[in-house]
Amino acid sequence: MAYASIIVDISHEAIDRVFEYEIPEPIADLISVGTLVEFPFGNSNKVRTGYVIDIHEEPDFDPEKIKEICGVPGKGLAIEGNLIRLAAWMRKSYGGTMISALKTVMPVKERVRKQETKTETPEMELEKPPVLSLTDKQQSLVDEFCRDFSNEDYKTYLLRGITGSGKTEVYIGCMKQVIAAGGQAILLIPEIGLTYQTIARLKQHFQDRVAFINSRQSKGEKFRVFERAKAGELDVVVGPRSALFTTCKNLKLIVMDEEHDGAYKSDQTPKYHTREVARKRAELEGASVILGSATPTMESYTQAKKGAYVLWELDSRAGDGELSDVTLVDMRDELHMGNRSILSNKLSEMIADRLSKKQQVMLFINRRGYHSFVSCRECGESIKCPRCDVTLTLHANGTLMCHYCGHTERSPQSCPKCKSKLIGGFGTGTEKVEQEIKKFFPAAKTLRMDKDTTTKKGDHARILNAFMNKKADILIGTQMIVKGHDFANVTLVGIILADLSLFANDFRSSERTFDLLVQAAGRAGRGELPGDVLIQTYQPDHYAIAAAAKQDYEGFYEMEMAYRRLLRYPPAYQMFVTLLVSEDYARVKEASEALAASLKEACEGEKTTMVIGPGDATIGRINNLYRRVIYVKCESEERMEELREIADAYEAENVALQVDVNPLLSY
DNA sequence: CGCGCGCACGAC
DNA sequence: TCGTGCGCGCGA
Repeated sequence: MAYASIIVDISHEAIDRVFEYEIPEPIADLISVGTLVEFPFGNSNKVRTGYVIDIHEEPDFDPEKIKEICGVPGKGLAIEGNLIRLAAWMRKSYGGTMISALKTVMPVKERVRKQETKTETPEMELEKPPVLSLTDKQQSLVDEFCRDFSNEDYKTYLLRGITGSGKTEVYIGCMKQVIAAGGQAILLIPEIGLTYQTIARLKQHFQDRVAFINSRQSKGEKFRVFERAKAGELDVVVGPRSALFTTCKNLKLIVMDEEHDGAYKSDQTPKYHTREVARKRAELEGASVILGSATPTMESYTQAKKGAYVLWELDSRAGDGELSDVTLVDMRDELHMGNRSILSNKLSEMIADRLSKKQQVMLFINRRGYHSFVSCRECGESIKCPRCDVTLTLHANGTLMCHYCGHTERSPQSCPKCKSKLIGGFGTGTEKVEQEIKKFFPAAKTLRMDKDTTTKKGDHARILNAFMNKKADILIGTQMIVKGHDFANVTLVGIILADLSLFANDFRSSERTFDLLVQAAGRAGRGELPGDVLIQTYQPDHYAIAAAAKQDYEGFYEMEMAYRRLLRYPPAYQMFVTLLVSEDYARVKEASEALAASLKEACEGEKTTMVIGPGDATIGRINNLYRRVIYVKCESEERMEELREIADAYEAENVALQVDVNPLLSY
């Protein structure tokens, strides 16, 4: 006898749990996960509807009390049905519970307050006949999309286009085709990737038929957007990764802008990747997918090379804009010449030149703080966080801060171990750069943008607007400043130390470095004035840095892929990591060893499967919690799913466990 | 959410 | 003693 787990279609917390019903034999063929079904509910046996989220053979509840499903309304199809199916797929692919997958996919399953709609987007002055003017190349891509789309051939397209090549025009062109045919589109953007210009352009083309979702909106506001999309009142929904789960009446296209961006990976269970889930949703709905980036992920480009995705390329800037000149500066030479500053002579000269011309400069360094660590020159001891296995970062105000748990303390005057006075800071961060700039260019006005200067809501926009309005000459920041936002008056981008992100020492650090450098370089020369990019590095020969300087994506891809193949990392291989966390080191050690043993046993004799570990995580302790990791690599997705289920099912007292499939960062 | 059970109070 | 009115708890 088959039984179904059902969630009742009532938006109320009290009823937001699973009920078990029997599936009558005659209608068993009509029922699968995601099907909308009818069943008697409550004391009165009033017929209600709900969604099947699981089917199993053995009842989990007292069989005496289990009632029968009475029917399948319509064809059991509902807009939410595909989302339930998507949740089931996410659970299978990423682990965790069905409930956590459902919560991800249907985020507003709670009381919905009736509230007056606030003005969502400020009204803008818009041109009335909005004509989309496309270059020949852009038009040919849109035409290709149209041909496939009208043949109901729903593909995934990877649009590789350099900064400023007009990817957005291609998105809009394809969206218009879809809408003309009665379909809807979702445009996914990384967390803060949406610029004022983009909003204005989308508003121009789609007027009140486009809605924007952002993370500051309340659940109620998001819910209203979902309701309007469900009713077919919207053609386009724009938002971060959660917008992928918009209930659409007739979804026909999912566009994922800046597909390389790490914000597309969820940091909560299920740790899904938006690109993979978008592809699955498109498959369930019968929709196309367009992925866009200047620096596609190794994953996507590999798919495109295999022919699984259609590769589209835009390799020139759309307007008159020229790509910037990129120069590498070998900081070892500077040291030999006696320049011990963090600014090379060349960079200093160029900054002085731009200041004299009243043009603006962006300086990028991938670390905040003043000195990245403080250590003793006498005994070599460095000052560590009492709660984490990391060194403390010195900030300009004299405090030492842990960037993992937030612990702060005063910087000591002498070494806590040997009492030597010879202690000092090493390594550079945004605050140190700002101070150096003030020292060399006292007249220049600077703005700093990093996690420390953007604690409040609106700080972000305030700093960027101030820079846009030329309230400062130099903007210094972490990767926050490289995303989106074009500043027409910026003619110089300086990367203070390109090597920093290589030190992360995980298998994606070269890719991240390459992305970051190419994106940062793309910030220069966005207006009418040509731009220069200067990359300072101690490793000018490293392939990620050399390729970024030449803006050579293809060359980088080949080198990086050879490395991934050699060491069997994704996308050449499948991989998942299990992180075990406990306040008790002995327990977590024992648990990780037990789990690793059962994983090794499960794949004994399999030549292409590897269980690596257990071992301490890269940062073995954060916030006084000990962290152990086990890595599993294998050839097929199916095998990985099976092994992941083993890890997922493992339980040990006082040990928290999480599984991350094809992780973005090392643990 | 929506139903019905059960308790409480009022009318006969 | 029976009828109704409302509040709470539960639903497989």
